[in-house]
Amino acid sequence: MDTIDPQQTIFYTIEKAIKSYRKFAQKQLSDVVSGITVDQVLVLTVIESSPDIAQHEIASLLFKDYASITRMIELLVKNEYLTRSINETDRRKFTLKISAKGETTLKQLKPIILKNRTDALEGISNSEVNQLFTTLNKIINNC
Amino acid sequence: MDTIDPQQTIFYTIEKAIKSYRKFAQKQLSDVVSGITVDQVLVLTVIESSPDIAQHEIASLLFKDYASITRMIELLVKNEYLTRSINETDRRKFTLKISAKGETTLKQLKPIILKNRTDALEGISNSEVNQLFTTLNKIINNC
DNA sequence: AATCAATAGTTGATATATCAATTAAAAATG
DNA sequence: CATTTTTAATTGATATATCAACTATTGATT
Repeated sequence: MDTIDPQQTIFYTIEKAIKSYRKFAQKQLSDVVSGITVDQVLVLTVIESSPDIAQHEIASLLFKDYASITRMIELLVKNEYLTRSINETDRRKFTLKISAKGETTLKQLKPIILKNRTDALEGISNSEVNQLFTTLNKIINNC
Repeated sequence: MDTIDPQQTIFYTIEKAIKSYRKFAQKQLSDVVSGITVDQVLVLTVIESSPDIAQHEIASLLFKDYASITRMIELLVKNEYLTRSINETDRRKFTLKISAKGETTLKQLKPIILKNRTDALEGISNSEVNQLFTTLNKIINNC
């Protein structure tokens, strides 16, 4: 039979790996702060380290659509992790500021995020991780 | 500054790789059949190679939620790629059948899918791919 | 300065993800 | 065999993904 089942392909395993990691990370985050998603935390961390970043830059950094970022920021503002105000030097843009609640939440979650990363890589050597980087980047360039 | 930006982590690169591949694959599929998604094709191929498969088994195979599969199947039926009827031996289940249109579509798309996979892996040796499998499986087991 | 092109972001429509609650049927148990 | 538990799938609510069409503002061109 000429099936083309995905299960044996490397893309299947890549997908499984990232989904496993995301589920694992979400679970750990939810144990500490309820009602926040991995993606929302990612947006917050990006804004924290680049306070003047534009929404479309956040989108590119996180491989997301502009529309998704618009809606995620709306939600973060609604949930009071973030404030948004018009940028007076370029009125097409917005100034995003992490609120006190946002700061507190980030402070709480940072150790969890770092632990998630080390836990997920337990028993994997640095050179193995580097090899992973190399091969994945080849795939990225091919696509 | 103690930022915890994701950009340097391997998880970021894993995510970038699978998203790049998915976008690439979607583009190639859309050139041949408009209005079908990569995920819908994955569901069809799984049903094709295991005609008696239950919806929850499809979900596990594709790392999806039961609810997602329910809705994807609804759509596939609505778009006439699939028919669904009650399984008389176990009335909780459904019998899923790929329609003529579904068969034709699969036949058209198979060569594209296979080409996508080889194109995305161009310049990557078998041993490199095997190493990728090994390392990703370690991550999966850690999570 | 008026026109046109590019940039930043939003909105609508549709697909998928995830969780929790629910229904229906089947299987297990006393 | 009546009751309970498990299994299969659905539904509702909310979050995110993606594409296309759109608005507002800025920048470039003549």
